[in-house]
Amino acid sequence: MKENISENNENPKENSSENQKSQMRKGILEYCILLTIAKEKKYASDIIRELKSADLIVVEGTLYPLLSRLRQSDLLTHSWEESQSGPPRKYYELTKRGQETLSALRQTWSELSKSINRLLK
Amino acid sequence: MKENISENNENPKENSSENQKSQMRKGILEYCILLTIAKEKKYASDIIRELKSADLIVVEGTLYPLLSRLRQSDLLTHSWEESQSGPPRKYYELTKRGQETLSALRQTWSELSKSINRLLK
DNA sequence: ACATAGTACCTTGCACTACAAGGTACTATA
DNA sequence: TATAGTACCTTGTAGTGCAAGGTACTATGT
Repeated sequence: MKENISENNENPKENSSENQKSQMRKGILEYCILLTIAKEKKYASDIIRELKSADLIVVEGTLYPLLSRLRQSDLLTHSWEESQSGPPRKYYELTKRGQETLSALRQTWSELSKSINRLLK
Repeated sequence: MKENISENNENPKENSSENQKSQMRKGILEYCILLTIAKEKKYASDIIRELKSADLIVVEGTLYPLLSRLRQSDLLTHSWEESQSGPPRKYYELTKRGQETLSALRQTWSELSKSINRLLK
């Protein structure tokens, strides 16, 4: 099952193309994840699927620590639910504070876009 | 002259509002800096001024290491020029590779914006 | 001539983040 | 019983932004 050879990154300095994409996503993932959960409560695989369908790649090793951080910051709550096919799932929902934070992030994103557009002229 | 008391960040965990803005800027700064230099050659204070006028705050401690990284990655070259009022200035210009990278970053930013818009629906 | 303020350069150490690469536990199917 | 699939989580590393320092030069005022 685990057949990822992963022979790339011969030279850590030279992965500029992929690295830049990764760096640009930094800090925006939190916004994206809150966006997806805001629509309806979701568990980890839901989130990964939705982000992937929007061409945003996220892996488990990134998502789980991030969800934990958001929960510790009181932006999310979770509840266990049984699954009909597999182990139980941890569904996340936004708290009041999470909704407020999401509003702030919307504005931050909007301002950031404006700044970039200003620089493009 | 140095009178910044800076008594904030009582609790490192609680600076969420400012921290999120900072995190969102991560990885985008490189794009912004290349954008400003692409117009015409600039030295550090020029860059800070232009970004500030676009509502993007950058400080020296961030900029200088970043410029060094870009130079080591062969995206920038620099040349010294005398100033009529003060010490000499280090002017940066894009290399061929820097222009190519900037094109790639334009596209990355465009894709990222599209992804966010897809999530907003 | 000397001190002060301003400008420009740079470095160090810390906090935070994304990711790769692991691991555990449960369920369904052959 | 074994295998594959799903879901959860942790650890270690590389990269980044920033605060807080420092050095060197120039202009200005006394």
